[in-house]
Amino acid sequence: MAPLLATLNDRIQAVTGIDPELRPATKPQFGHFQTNAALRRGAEQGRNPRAVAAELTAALDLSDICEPLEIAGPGFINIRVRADVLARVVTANLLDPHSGIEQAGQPQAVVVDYSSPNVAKQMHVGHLRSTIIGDCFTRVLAIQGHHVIRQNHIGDWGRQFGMLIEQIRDEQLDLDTLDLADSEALYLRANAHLTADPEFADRARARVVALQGGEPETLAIWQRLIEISAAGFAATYSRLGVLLTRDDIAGESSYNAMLAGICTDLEARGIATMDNGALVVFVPGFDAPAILRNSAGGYGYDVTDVAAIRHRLDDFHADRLVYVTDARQQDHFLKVFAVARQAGYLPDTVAAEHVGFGMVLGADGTPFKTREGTAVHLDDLLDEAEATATPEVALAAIKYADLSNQLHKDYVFDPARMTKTTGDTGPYLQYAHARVSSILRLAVAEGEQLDDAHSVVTTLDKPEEQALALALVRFPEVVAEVGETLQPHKLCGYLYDLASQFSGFYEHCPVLKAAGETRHSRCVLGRATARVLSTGLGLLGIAAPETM
RNA sequence: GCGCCUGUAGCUUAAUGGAUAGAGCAUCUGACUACGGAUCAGAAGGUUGGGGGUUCAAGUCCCUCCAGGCGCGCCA
Repeated sequence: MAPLLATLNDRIQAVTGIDPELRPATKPQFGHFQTNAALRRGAEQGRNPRAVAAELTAALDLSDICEPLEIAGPGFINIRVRADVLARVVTANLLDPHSGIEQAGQPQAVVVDYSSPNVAKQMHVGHLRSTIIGDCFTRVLAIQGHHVIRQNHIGDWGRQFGMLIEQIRDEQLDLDTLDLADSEALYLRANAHLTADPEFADRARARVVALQGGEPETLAIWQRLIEISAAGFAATYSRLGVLLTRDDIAGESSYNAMLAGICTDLEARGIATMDNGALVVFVPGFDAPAILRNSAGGYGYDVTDVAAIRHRLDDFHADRLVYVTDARQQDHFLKVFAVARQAGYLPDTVAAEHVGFGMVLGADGTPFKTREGTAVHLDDLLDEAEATATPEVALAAIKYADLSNQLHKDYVFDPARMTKTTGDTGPYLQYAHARVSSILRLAVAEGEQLDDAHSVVTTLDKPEEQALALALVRFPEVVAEVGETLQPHKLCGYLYDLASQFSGFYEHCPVLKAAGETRHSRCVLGRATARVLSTGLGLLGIAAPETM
């Protein structure tokens, strides 16, 4: 089913021939939706916009959906949806298995690349953003009917493994007893050792060569380190309640076998050129080229990400690629996309989007960096939040705090702010859900029939009922917008507004004390509210408990 | 030096070029002893960093300046 907004928009465009750019009214007294088409057309034609508005409204017959159209101010056309239509749509969405969310006519294969922690390091709060943002994307895209492929591009390859493996050998560590926290400590010891001891640094370099050469013992230790980290990541993902699993891991190393071939291919076709001993691709708009192979013959992350694109198109037949990393990597991905397009690996029909999010800053406003002893691990933040709330509520607070503002903005890491449970927060939304669930529970206990066969919204007499219904019918359009623009804060803002409308309804429209048809209709309105809140929170990766 | 991002109330923030810039927190005042007070109603709090420009209309677009952050060839 098409969202109500889209239906109205299409209807108006069909008659007037112009896109009305219908949008929600800015204030209740302006109705439900508004268009400024008359203002734009009036300006184009040098005519009085109010006269144009009168002409347009006279030509439009929307009486099956709307109250009579109103012209206001300089020429706005205000639209109010009929209460019986709102009631009908609320009911239809409630009974729809997809809650009214429009299903993709042509489902896409969408690869979402997110989380991407580094082996032998615990995830810290910086990884939180990528993980929960990407998790939200996969949920939204999936509910729209797309085929979502999660990819966790972990850092499982590189020079750091030389020092890690040497340090393990020096200390004769038993890898069977090592966990992720231990390997992070090991990382720090190895790093200190590296800077202090040139002889160790030499051995570390040699160990990198051994790893790249596939020397069996080295390879075995490397593999064990990855397994230890993967187990640690899995534990954190489980605690966070995100969808990533072990099967979604496709680390950098998984592309090693493709790298030489890509270099050969691009060089043979003249796309890549040798420059100062490195094999590079110059990309318009960037001074520095993408470096496929460095002058020492090593492969870097540019070519690895090009290989990942090939894999995702050749093997997953992706229609859309989404990357969720911090904003600092934007140039890197734009270059990689450009190289892949030049090479023909990435056709123009496949969208590639880098969703860059802002950095997490320290309390002093400087970039939050992992420093020895000062890194705030994800688990520490979760522990702090759970000190004053249940895990469900604590997670809601943290996730909502991260998703509810624009992604590209930096924010200061502040546990007190991120774990708040009052006001515009995740727990507030959960609370609204719990309250409406409580009403439904009591109603059912008193014999109210609220199964699908009996759920019909029949009356929306009071303004608060209508306002709530209007908020409910907007859900599908908001989900569609988030799926397209990848802006979770739009969904957060919508759900907060919905919860606010529910509060107004809750204050002014008694449900259990009402009688007959009004009581039943309000119960169903409550059921629809619970459905949208729980579904919407679900898309944010937040649980919607019935009691809290 | 080049490029990208940010600047909105004390703090955190919203706003597809549209009507009186909308919320939350904190502050102040209230809510039939409550269909759950993690709530609700109200008050106060804004020259949207400064200055130009485009437009019927600018927080939003253009120019410029200021402040802060990030990125700029062989780390990932």
